[in-house]
Amino acid sequence: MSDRLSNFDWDDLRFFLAVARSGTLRGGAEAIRANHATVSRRLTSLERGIKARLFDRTKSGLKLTQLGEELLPHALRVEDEIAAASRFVAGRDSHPSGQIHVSMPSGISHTSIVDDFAEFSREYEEIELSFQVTNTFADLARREADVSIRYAYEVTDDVVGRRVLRCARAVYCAADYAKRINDDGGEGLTWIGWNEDEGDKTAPWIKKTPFPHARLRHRINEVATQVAMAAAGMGLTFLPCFMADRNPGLVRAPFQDPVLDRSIWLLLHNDLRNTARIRVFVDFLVRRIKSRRDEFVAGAVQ
Amino acid sequence: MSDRLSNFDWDDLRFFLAVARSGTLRGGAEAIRANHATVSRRLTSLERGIKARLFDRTKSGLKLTQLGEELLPHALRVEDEIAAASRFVAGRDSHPSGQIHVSMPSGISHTSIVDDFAEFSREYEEIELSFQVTNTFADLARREADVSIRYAYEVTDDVVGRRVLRCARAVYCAADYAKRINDDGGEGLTWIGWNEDEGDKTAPWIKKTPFPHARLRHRINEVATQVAMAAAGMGLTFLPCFMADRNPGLVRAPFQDPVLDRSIWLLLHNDLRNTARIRVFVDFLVRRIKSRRDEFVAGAVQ
DNA sequence: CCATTGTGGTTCATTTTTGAAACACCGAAG
DNA sequence: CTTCGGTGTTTCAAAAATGAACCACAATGG
Repeated sequence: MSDRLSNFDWDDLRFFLAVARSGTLRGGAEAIRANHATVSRRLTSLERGIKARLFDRTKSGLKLTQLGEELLPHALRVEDEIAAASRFVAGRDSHPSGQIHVSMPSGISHTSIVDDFAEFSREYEEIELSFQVTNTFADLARREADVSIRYAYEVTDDVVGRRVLRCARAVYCAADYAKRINDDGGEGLTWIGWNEDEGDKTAPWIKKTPFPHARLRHRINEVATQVAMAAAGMGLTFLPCFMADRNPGLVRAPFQDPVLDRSIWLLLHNDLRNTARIRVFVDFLVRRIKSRRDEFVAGAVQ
Repeated sequence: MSDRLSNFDWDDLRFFLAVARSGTLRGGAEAIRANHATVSRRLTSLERGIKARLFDRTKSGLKLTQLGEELLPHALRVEDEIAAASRFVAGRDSHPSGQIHVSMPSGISHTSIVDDFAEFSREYEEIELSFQVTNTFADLARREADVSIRYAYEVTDDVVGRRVLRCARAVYCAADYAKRINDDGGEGLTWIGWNEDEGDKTAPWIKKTPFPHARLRHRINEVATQVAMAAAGMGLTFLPCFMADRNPGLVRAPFQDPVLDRSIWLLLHNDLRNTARIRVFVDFLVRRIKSRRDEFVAGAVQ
């Protein structure tokens, strides 16, 4: 029965073919990206399995025996079927189509990532991207979105996530403001803080910044507004570099370098992992973002 | 080019198939004689290679994803080619020795043909016969059997077949039952029909029998049981003569003669045509069966 | 309700496979 | 003749794959 099928390693046929084609162990090994010693051993194992020689091993290479010669067409047909299967899995998503619901924080809207969206949209005509901008994690399990782009330190375990890049942040302010810092030496500076930092006006984290004496004066829970406030000269504020560097009204405050911040995450629902359009989208995004690594890392020590 | 081919371990397809068939890791592992942990890892590796899930892993087993479902036919074709190659290397022997896997329907188990098996076994000590009794056609292409004995009107073209004999069938019943027919003149008779004759209680074929008014009351899909039921006096039933005549509990019902039925076929895979042991076996069987022609034809007009 | 069975997942010691290097050999070219 | 570049083979440490023993969980059947 299937004993005889299972009996040998199908992969050995791949080695057999490689050697049959090249005529030498080393040639076959190279084609298959393996060591020629390995190839030799696999052939030996195959021959032992069928209890017959497939090659005559000479000092000038390997030559097919008659049996090997007769086995060759069979092996070729196997390879054809493998190739067909391979083509299938490779080509399954050549023309993906459908909708993708993307959830993301508003901060992303003002970064180069939207250019990636545009590029993706041009490349895949049949895919419709729709965006839901929210600062809370979309509930993927409930299918509020197919893909969620998040900027966070960690994500919970119950989602399928890919950490794209660990990013950097720095203190930003308006150009005029930066000039004032240099001139005044830091008198009367103010912070624009994040909303969650409720409480007193000198939040603990301020102590660890390059401007520990600046006063926490404004709070905001929306990045776009935060950027606008800083650009309007209302104070210092921490911003991810890849968000702030794009804004011509902002400069990095002096006396500091970018430090590690959160990561960009691409989260998706488990059921959608192998959906062609989702995979294509996620892969595309990850590739594009990583290719602009410097923009996100901004020289912060990883 | 061959990058994609070499990219993954061909042997992984074997694991894929085993699990696709059994539906569980452990089942697949057993079929392939490996550990279920290994099977799981090979699948994972395969899935990682093609960057997509092939199975949904649930607590109750593994279920093919759509992609897996679509990959399956490719994998089956690969397996077929492997089987062909395997058959080739296995069949190269010239002395009649080795194993022969015979597939046959259960009905054959109760005929004189098993005596032929016994005789063959005595005559060829070195050949091991193993039987797989199934009422579906064994998949010869996939090497589920070397030789398949079938009882059918025709066979599909994709196998090499020899029609041994056109056989006859007749209506059988228990001896007592036959007596009742003669006495009562056919009142309250019942049919034991084949399972596939789903539907109403007076199937069309009954009209063409010598007992058109008997009621279809029992259905069965296993010949041995069918015979037992008839022998127990549960009704009339059509049976191939060479199966029924051997049973002392059955007699041919009155008012009828045997009519033409299906043929006995010996099917084998093309690659095995010239394998010594297979040839010997098939020739032996054909010769023996034909020598007892009357037993099978039972006087039906050919 | 709990015990049982069967599922996939995980861990870890063990086995197997692998690759790099050294080896022995051959044939052709200098 | 030697040299050189090419064989296949052998060796051995490192890496990878494997299997046994668990685990947690879900369904099943008393």
